[in-house]
Amino acid sequence: MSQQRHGSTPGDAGGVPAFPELPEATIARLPEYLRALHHLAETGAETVSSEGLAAAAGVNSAKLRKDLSHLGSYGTRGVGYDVSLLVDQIEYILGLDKNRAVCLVGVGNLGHALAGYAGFASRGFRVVALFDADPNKVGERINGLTVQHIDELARIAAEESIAIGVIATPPGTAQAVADALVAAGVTSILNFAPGVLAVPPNVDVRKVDLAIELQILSFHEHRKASLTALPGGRTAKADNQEAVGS
Amino acid sequence: MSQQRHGSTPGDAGGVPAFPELPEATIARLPEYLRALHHLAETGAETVSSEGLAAAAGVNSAKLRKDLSHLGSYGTRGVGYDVSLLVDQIEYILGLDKNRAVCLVGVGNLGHALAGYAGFASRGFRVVALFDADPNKVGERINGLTVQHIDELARIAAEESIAIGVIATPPGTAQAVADALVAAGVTSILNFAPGVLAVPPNVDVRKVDLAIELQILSFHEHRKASLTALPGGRTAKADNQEAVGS
DNA sequence: CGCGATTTGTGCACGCCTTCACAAGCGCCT
DNA sequence: AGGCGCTTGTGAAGGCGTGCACAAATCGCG
Repeated sequence: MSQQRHGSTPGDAGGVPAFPELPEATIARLPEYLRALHHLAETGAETVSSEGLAAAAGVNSAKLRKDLSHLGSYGTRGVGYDVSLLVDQIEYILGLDKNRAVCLVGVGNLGHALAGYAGFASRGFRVVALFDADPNKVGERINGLTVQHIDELARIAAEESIAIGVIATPPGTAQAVADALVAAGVTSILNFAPGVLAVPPNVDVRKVDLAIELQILSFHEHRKASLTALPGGRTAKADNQEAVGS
Repeated sequence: MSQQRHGSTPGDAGGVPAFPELPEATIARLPEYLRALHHLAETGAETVSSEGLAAAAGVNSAKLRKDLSHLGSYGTRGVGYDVSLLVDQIEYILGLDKNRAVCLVGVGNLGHALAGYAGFASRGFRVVALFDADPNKVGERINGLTVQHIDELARIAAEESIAIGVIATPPGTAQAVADALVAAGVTSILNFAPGVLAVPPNVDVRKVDLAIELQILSFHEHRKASLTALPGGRTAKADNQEAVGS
């Protein structure tokens, strides 16, 4: 297989035409592995075993090995994985070596926080533009950026080559914003507004609904409560415990 | 997703079907159905077909029917589902009829936004306490609540019967906060801090990592870019659904 | 009252993902 | 050099979830 050298030149289409076909479940875990690897690198570790990395990422070691095997053979039997090499590989696969430009639409309560979220910049994303439809908010400066009117979206998205958009508006306007983003050439959308977005098939959408997460937890609370209320109900103390050390 | 596992096959041979055993995938979709149902109820619909509700929730109709069948038979053949009855059923299953108390730890950039997020209150959750370790933040009023010091957590959690905690602190302190929440009797945690939390097996954890979502989108951008650079590009599986026409 | 139109509930097959278990490969020590 | 212990990479099995296709059930209408 062809592998990429790490270094200043990111692997652009020069030598790697084939894109590995990764299972969706694997892709969703790669960022977690990457975070764990960065943490390991900071502690000075040069290599890590699948067992160690799996514990740091909170997954099964067999799963981790299978995930990584899809990227190619980057480990050494009897030794483990080279931390910095693996970091470069995963970052290349995820396309994080491009320092991608992101725009954010909706500078309300949540959008304000997202605009200043340090976790984005520290992981390869630059928020380059903020938009809102409210004239009272246009002109406001947040974290070094000036809020612009949504009508400017198409022009600025083209200028800055923005491919990823974040929607943090009220649910009623989310679909209209999505349409505008698509029209402006955005091909990936992260949506924080409740509801289903209709987009062309070439556009990827990921949804984060904060209330849904709480509702799922609420279900488990309900379930746990009904278990302890059972007649002769044991409090399920016989479960095996495996807590990862940190 | 989450690092929690749930009952494989509990041997409660007593046959008390007080609580149906739902597949995890179904549980994750129930909140979406609920939101769609509320929307339908507002428009005055009394019944809805599986096809209609599935479209509004962005899923396959067969999947929706199978999901709902796990709750019991609440539809009428030839007619559809009674909207308000189904709302009540799902809210009961999710435990949303309890108006659950939630506390939030970490009133930084993100925590600030979460404390004022209207989507929580409108869906059955009351944020009843805010905590932070920074003395400069203690005493600040946000959305009618006063930020309290984290040392007060155990006392207040007991007073208010808080079972759900939200962590919005920097990653370095997340584990310590989780430990404190568990010690205070919290049994469900929604974690916005990157990293893996170690908790006892009876505590449920769900993680939301905003940067991970962007990284997954970044991967798809990378994939799409490498496909268009190739002849005969195949459109890989893209999950898009037509939404409700309104 | 009976029939057809409509829609639910579900058996079944298929595919994806997870997990186990182990052979193959690598380094180190003697 | 040779053996030994450790770790990766992977074949195989099992479980879970999805989607199809259809029988069963209900309503409306003639």
